[in-house]
Amino acid sequence: MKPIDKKEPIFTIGIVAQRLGISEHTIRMYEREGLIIPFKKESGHRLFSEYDMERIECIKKTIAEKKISIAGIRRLLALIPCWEIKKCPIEIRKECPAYIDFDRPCWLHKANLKGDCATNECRECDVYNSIKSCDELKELLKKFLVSAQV
DNA sequence: ATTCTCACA
DNA sequence: TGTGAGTA
Repeated sequence: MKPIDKKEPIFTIGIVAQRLGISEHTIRMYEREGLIIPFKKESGHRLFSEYDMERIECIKKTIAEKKISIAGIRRLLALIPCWEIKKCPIEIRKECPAYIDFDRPCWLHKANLKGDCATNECRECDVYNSIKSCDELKELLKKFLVSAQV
């Protein structure tokens, strides 16, 4: 009986840093730059799930292999079509900062969003989690390269 | 013992 | 990105 729910935030930043070979400082930076959304206890202490670690590892590898910056990753994440995933009505999306901003993903606009986008926990949202497998980040990278050449 | 935030000879 | 300070 292994109660290992990959979604459960149970790992401390120290554990994650050690197992992924990344400094705690860098992990916090990923958060500051909007790449990840760690679970936070009342105390302010971060906790990470198995999926969180996979995401962080994916980001780390992509930055290293593709030689793009943290801001670059953020722009990739900003390409996630949240309006499609959330079936956002056209009247709403026209006014939505997440639909307009090409630099930052929707969860960094949480304070200015409407409907359930404003109340949902972005950490649990399908938009944020559409990058669970690293392949999907690569797909975004392809789209990014295409749109960047135009 | 660990993590947090903030700052930077 | 690293490292130290001062906490909780």
